[in-house]
Amino acid sequence: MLYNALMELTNPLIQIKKGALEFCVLALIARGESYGYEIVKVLDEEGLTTPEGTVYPLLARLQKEALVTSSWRQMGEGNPRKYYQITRKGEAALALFREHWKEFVNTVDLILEGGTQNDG
Amino acid sequence: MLYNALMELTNPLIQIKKGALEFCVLALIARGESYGYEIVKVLDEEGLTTPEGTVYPLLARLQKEALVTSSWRQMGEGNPRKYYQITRKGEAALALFREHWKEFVNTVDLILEGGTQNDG
DNA sequence: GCATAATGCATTGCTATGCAAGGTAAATTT
DNA sequence: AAATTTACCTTGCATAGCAATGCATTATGC
Repeated sequence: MLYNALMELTNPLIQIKKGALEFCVLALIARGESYGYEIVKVLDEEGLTTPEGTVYPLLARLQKEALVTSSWRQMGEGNPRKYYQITRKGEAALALFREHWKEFVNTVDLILEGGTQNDG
Repeated sequence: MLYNALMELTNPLIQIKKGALEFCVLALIARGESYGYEIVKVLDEEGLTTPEGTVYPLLARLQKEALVTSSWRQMGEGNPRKYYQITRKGEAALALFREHWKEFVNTVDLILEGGTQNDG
């Protein structure tokens, strides 16, 4: 059997448990195209401090999964930047994640609270 | 420097990103002592399906970190069970996590919503 | 009586993630 | 000229999740 690859697509919880950060970055790109160095800073401002050594490989992964595209661009005089744009597939994946995220938070909340009489 | 060990204690976000499940299991034990096989089932019922191959090593980790203690016990005629009890340290860690969890969910929610006009 | 499932524990080996550390190059500041 | 900032990236390590597998005991089914 081909667990690894299939499970990734089948069980959203695996994605959630592993890749909350992945979709946070995707969500940032969804706001409008952005580049690695900026994303690192915005994540920090938003309270989700993450080093470059995590973000850059993550961006490469997103692109490999075709959730984003990228294009080098030279803005003014600074260093060239690799801008990332979200794709249709990326938007779909993000939308799906938002739903799974809500469910996941709900589930964890219930477990954390003790869930004695808490229903629905 | 001793990054690994220290960072684990210093930066709660690392724990959260990696170990949401860890604290879910701890929370289940906090409800009342439990054992691996039961925890696997309860996690499934609660919507957080997780295989034994994940749970048993996790329990060993919790004990190694002194967040739980364990004691073998024979209930009736069945197989002996390794019951886990939460410790003071475990309760403290759980309480801390509950706070970090709220913050984390808040942060992720803001990033996911895009912060355009949606204010909770 | 014998096979299958369920209960209950655990480990091995693989894949992937997070990340500190380090490296490159250009522009800006001091 | 040196240091900082902007901007990219890779290497190597520790660890998490988990399928697969194994062991032992107790039902359940035939």
